[in-house]
Amino acid sequence: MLAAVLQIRAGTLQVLLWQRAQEPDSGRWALPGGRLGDDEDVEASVRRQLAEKVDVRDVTHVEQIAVFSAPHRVPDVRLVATAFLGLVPSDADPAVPPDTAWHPVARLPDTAFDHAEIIRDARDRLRAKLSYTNLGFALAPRVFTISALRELYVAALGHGVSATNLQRILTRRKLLVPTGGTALPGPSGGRPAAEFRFTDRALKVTDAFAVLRPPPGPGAAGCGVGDSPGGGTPIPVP
Amino acid sequence: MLAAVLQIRAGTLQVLLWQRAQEPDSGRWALPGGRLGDDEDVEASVRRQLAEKVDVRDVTHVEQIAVFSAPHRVPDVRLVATAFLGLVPSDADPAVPPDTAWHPVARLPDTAFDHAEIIRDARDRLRAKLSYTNLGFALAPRVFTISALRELYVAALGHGVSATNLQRILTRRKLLVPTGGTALPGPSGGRPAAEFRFTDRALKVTDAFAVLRPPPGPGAAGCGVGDSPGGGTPIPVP
DNA sequence: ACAAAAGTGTTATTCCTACACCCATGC
DNA sequence: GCATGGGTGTAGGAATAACACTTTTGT
Repeated sequence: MLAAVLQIRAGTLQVLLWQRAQEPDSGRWALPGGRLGDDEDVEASVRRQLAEKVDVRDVTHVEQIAVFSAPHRVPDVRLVATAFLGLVPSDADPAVPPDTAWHPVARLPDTAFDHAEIIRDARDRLRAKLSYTNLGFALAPRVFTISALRELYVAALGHGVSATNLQRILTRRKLLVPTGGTALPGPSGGRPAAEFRFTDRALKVTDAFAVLRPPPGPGAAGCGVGDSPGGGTPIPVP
Repeated sequence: MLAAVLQIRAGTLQVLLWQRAQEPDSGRWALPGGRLGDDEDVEASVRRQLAEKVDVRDVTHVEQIAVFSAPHRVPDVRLVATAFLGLVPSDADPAVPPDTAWHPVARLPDTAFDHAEIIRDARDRLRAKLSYTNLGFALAPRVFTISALRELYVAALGHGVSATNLQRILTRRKLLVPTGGTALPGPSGGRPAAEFRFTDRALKVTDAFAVLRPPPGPGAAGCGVGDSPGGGTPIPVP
């Protein structure tokens, strides 16, 4: 069980790594992880391990990436790892043990085993979900300005984002609400920015399938669990 | 390791299940599966197990769904399962062992353990990926007509799909090419349908992030591996 | 000729990006 | 007043759903 904990620090997407002191791959940087306990599922286990070993309690989101199982991904022993993506809001600065440190995802140090691949997959998952879910809540502080949020998106996505359109998209989807407060302007002046927060702080898919979408039912458009067992008329007008 | 093998049979999305003969959950229907071997990764293992136990060799696509790890998901023993989605084209009719059978996903029999949840997750994954990838290739025969393909999409998605627009979307994305041949008309006449095939038979994402897309670079628009380490100018114009 | 099935053309809508224009504050 | 950063309004474009219409076959 391995966790790629990502956070935007100093405008850069970084990952928490741990420097191995023993062979194999001594000296290289590895993802934190541990073994599954008897009375927990894998998600709970990851959260527990992060809280215990790394003192990261403000993990706002945890999700499975994939199982990594190449036969010799770790020398000598057979180890199958379930990899996770964990996110920490940008205003948290958790105390980490002395042998751990944050590293920019774009400029990884020498990493152990297949951990670089895991980190890339975690980053890609984050980038994809920023686009069609409200996952931004997991990167941002509880309260923030649009330009601060824009910087987080830029750092996570690796490309420019327009503050104008970011606000409109998130507002249209009702993910963002103004708190009413405003932030103080910088030393060089400028209009004070309005403060916002995310309406939810749990993952919500906002933009499922952009294409081949179901025809708009008159009332509800939900995709229930069991539907359309009949094979005759394919159109599911209720 | 469990595999939810899905196929469109008789215009309905069905899953291959195996009736348990022993406790626990004797008599209930379960997903086929097995243990990971020493010299294979999990994907290879699933393909091997399907080929060995169930004689399903024409599995056109295999992908991880998730790890299911609730502590008591299987009574008495601690079992962590990595669940997979497998797809079989609609024209295949593999010989399956006597204690296995296909069941409609929308009308499952009594299922063992948490397998119903796994099947739902697999179905949802299929539905999502039909929308933004070329995954249709895994459900369809090598050569098919648009209306046949439409029926597959309708069965998999559970809602009506317009043959007109389906063809246009897949053609615009260059996923579909005409073979030049035509199918024979039905007994009641009608214009003979042109035959098509998918250009690729490997998964390809065609419609990544519909929103917050990167600005159109002049030449290449690819998202490389490492990029934009600098924090100053966020826009990645090379 | 007529019905049935397949395929094409066209329109309307929706959603996003880009750009220009107003607002509020510090110096 | 002017520079600086924040926010709104509006126009343009891309992609898709919906629908009307033409084409090709069998009876």
